[in-house]
Amino acid sequence: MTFKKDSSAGYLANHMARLFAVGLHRRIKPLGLATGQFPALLALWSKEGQTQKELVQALDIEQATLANTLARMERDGLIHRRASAEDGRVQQIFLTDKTKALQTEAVAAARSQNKAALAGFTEEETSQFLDFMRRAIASMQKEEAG
Amino acid sequence: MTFKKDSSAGYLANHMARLFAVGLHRRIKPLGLATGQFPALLALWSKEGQTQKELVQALDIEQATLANTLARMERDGLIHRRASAEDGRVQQIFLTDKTKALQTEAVAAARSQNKAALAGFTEEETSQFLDFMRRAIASMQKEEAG
DNA sequence: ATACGATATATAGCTAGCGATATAAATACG
DNA sequence: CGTATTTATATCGCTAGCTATATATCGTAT
Repeated sequence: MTFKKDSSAGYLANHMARLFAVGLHRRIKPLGLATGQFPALLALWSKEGQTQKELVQALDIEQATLANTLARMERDGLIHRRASAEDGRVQQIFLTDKTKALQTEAVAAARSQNKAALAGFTEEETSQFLDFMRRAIASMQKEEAG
Repeated sequence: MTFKKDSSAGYLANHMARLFAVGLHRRIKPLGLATGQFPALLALWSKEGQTQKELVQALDIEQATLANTLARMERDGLIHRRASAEDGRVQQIFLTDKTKALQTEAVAAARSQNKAALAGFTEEETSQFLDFMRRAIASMQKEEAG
């Protein structure tokens, strides 16, 4: 009946994710960015003018979490929002010039963090690892949905 | 220069860890426990009377995080603290009867969550997966320490 | 004996995440 | 037409994590 944390997938996943966050934070803080903003930025770099709802669908986080993240991003001058003409509930989200200029550096920082985490992994191991994570995510999503 | 989140180890790690947390939370909430309390409980089930410092050394979290977690646990009647006679700065931490009684169920819940996440994994895949996570953790710890 | 550095814990202030609920606008229905 | 439901976003209240700093006690060296 022993339960060793370092043999628990959940414990390791939590610990690993926190280290990723700390490392990415260290790398992007100089750019004026924070980790939670990254997914939203990726989505907006690929397509501006999306609504909060569209971002929620793309981003694997809850609507309330995104609403707060967007509020902080607006406060920090990373995005601005424009009310939709057709639908008074909706706002479209746009990047500021500042944020557009950060794309290359920010993406490089994220790549660098991934590389640091996977130092010593072969191509094949990396690919297996990502696949294992995708499979675990899919299993848990299925259970939470069911 | 594309950066796809589902090919990013960091993104997947974050997503996976959140799903682990949601699933574990669902399973242990009926016991009156929360996810962040789990590591501290494991350590205390294995040895009562440890100090906060000892727990910090065992637990891969920052001292401030643990101090807050312990305060919530005390508030919720999961632990109590006794001032050390020898050292006025130190408190020893003990489980309450309630918490002692929860060990079996709580550990079963954590096992169940791990099992759900790794549904469809062979023994060997599971073992590889845990090893990959340990290696990534070690790489990042090394970098953060350096 | 006192003053100083080290150590144990607490606190402040923040981000990120969650579930639940509130608000406001749009749409559907009777 | 007006009410009811759905939809988009915001807010509330919480846990968990971080960094940085404060506080209190201990040990030590002068």
